[in-house]
Amino acid sequence: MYTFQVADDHPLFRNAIMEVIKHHYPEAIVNTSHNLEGTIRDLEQNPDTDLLLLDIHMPGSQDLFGLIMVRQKFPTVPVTIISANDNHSTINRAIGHGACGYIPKSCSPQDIYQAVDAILKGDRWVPKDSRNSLRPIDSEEKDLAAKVATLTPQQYRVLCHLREGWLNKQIGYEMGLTEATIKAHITAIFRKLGITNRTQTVISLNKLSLDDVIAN
Amino acid sequence: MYTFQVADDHPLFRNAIMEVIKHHYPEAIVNTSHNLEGTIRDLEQNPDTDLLLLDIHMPGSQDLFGLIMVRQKFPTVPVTIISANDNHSTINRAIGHGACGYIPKSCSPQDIYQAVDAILKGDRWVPKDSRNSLRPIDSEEKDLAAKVATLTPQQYRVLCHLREGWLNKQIGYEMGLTEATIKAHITAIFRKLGITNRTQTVISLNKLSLDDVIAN
DNA sequence: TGATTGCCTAGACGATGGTCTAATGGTGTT
DNA sequence: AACACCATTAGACCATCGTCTAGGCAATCA
Repeated sequence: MYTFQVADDHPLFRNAIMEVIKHHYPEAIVNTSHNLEGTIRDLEQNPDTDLLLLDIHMPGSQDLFGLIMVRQKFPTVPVTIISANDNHSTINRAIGHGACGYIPKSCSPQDIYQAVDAILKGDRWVPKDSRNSLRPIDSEEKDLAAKVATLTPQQYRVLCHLREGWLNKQIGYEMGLTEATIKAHITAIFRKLGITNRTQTVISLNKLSLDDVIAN
Repeated sequence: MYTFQVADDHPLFRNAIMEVIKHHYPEAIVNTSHNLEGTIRDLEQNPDTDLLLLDIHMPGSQDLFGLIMVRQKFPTVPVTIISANDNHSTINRAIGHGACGYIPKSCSPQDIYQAVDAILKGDRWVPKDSRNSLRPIDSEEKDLAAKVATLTPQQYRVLCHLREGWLNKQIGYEMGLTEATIKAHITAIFRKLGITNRTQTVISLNKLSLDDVIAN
């Protein structure tokens, strides 16, 4: 009996995935979440989850960050990315950062089942087109991901706001903390990432960003 | 008798292009440049240039910025991009920002001649694969490009250093100016781009960046 | 010639950023 | 229980940033 975690902030698609799972694994436990923090909470309570189906764009999980954080915290939980973006290079990078599968949202229910089934058996699954173009990712990108993965939850939250161009004062207000506290977090972030100011932080982290795709 | 401008910082490839041109247009005038400022100087002296062949990655011309600046300053000069990057979306965006052609560096001399010939006749030329996938680019991206195009040369130089994460002090030292002057330029840049601080500048301008491709 | 405009320059000053030091509280270890 | 460890919090202090004001200089125009 399998346990699944479906993490997607789009209710329609979340339900579609659940239908597929319930149909093929009627006795499965399916937990759902609609943002990164909820996903992490659920996984902490169900560390034996057999598969996480993770939307690559979710609140708190832009680009590759959600995948990186989840892989760091739960290295034994297989993850497959779900995304509207079916770009070769995006798929390659998701796999390079530890995803076991990549399911474009354009896939049919059959494809989705095949992907889930393959990954549960321990295989990898990506769309046919991309199967021959998987390569190791850039080591610099890998290093950066490893550094980001060492951030504490609070540091990560601050980082997200910093990346949006917010002032320390604004971040503090949003998070219910003093500006001084935000500054302390930011200093810690700089040290972990090996960076000296916020501008360079944005520059560096953009190396982990993906092509924008118009949502379906 | 045609006048060409070949702008590429890679001497080998610059020569290869010149060979093709000289072979098919023996009497043509071919000027060469290896950075954006030199290219602009040459075009100012030869405003009737019939075709600019512009490498997309050159000193002073990262991503789409060189194309944007040249199109703003010399709207009557046809430009074809030359690049190692043959990504569909990159090609689409280059055309969207006013290029008349896009020649991947993997093209044969025949292809290059065909492209040059087509553009001199007033046609557009992109690789076969991309001919059916050209679409208008995002209006937000277009707006941003229009704003960047209003920057003065000095403001643009400051912006390039800002985007690299430099401090005002460092930019001033590099450019032989006071920190106060750099600050003044930066305030002017913010106003033109409709932005309030340097972090947001980096965030915005990354929307004009392209996928990195490993150089050949 | 005088006036205007735009670009480049820079000083003064308040706002924001970033480091250092330090206290609190939770967790896990011996 | 005593201990070390670490995330979180925050104040003090200096560095950096960004705006406002203003002068110099070249090109354009009346």
